[in-house]
Amino acid sequence: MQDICREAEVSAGALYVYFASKEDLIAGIAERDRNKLAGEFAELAKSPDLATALAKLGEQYTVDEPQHKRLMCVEIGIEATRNDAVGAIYRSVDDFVRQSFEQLFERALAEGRIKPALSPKALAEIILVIGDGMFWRRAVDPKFDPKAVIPAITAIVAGLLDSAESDTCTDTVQVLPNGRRKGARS
Amino acid sequence: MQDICREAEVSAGALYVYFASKEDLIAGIAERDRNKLAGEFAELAKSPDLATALAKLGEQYTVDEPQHKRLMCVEIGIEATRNDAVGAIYRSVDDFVRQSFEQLFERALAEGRIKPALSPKALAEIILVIGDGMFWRRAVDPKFDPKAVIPAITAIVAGLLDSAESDTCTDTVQVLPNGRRKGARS
DNA sequence: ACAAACAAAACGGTCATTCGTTTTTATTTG
DNA sequence: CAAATAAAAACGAATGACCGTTTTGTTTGT
Repeated sequence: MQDICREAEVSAGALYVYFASKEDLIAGIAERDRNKLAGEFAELAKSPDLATALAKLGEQYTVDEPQHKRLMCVEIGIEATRNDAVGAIYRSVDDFVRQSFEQLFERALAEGRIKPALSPKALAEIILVIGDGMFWRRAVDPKFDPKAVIPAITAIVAGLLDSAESDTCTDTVQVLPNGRRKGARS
Repeated sequence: MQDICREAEVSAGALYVYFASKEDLIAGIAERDRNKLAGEFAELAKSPDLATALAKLGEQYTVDEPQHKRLMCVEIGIEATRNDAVGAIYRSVDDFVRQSFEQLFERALAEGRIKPALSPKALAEIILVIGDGMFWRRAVDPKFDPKAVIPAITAIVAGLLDSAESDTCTDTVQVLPNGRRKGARS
């Protein structure tokens, strides 16, 4: 809160004119971020090459975004494990992102723009894992160089979205909507 | 510290007989974990199928490990961004894991047990990203089901280690030791 | 009886929050 | 148009809770 007061150039008392509590302020941040994300997902849906657009968005969050924003996200994530009010807020943003990814992949699949081996739901979950992994490492490891791994990550994601595999390379696992596993290493 | 005192069934004063400070206690935890990890990497080096062994280890940390250990790891990671002493400890474990992965992949490559498209260094970095991503989501999202994504993650990692690609599927990026990017989408 | 181990209260610091006061802004009145 | 009033915004010291740590006094094993 002190940092925020300093950054906003207001006193502690003035801050509480606009936000009833820390949780309320976090809720405000979450709402702002949700709106920003909604716009970004809308852009993503319109982009011709989904894999490339995803890569660009990933780069934006791991390279361009200032470090203090990343740290705050991670910090709120931790607070979410202790404070139920923050937990509800954090999960609402998380669910929003998950759903947005899922819908994005569902539509892309319906339009034949991607040929994934996984279901949209599973795809979204994997993207969240990889995205959060990049986010966490970037936040915590000062030596981490996102640009060095982004090409490889991009290739992985592109592979997930477009699994045009020949019969020499069928080492793939398909996760069906029911969560079961289908086939591996032929 | 209170939680640790309660768990260890000692008073605050008694704890400080054995550890000079919180940082010293964290250093102790780090040392214990480093030793455990060293043993696990030794096992990994001996295992016949590296990809499967990696998957098993990943499952161990995301499924079997109790939640409070995961939360403590993440919490220490955050503390590392504020407290320089904790930062040094955290980074020492991090570097140890990175180096261990790198050496593991270097040897496996030399022995012809893996055919990766990436350098051992890049491979290690990617594994860290994915591993931390799984770790973070598991720690923070109570609805996260690691077993649902492990098959897909395993397939990705297996693909990274053994990139037996035909010429119909060369959408791969090779990250060379100098960090530059070589080739994409032929 | 002596040293190590321990418990429990107390200390200093930080954090989110509150509260009495002052300053700024807007509206009304003479 | 200026003075008076009302309302909102802002300040900053005070508050209580919490956390890591220290201190003080007691127990325990040798």
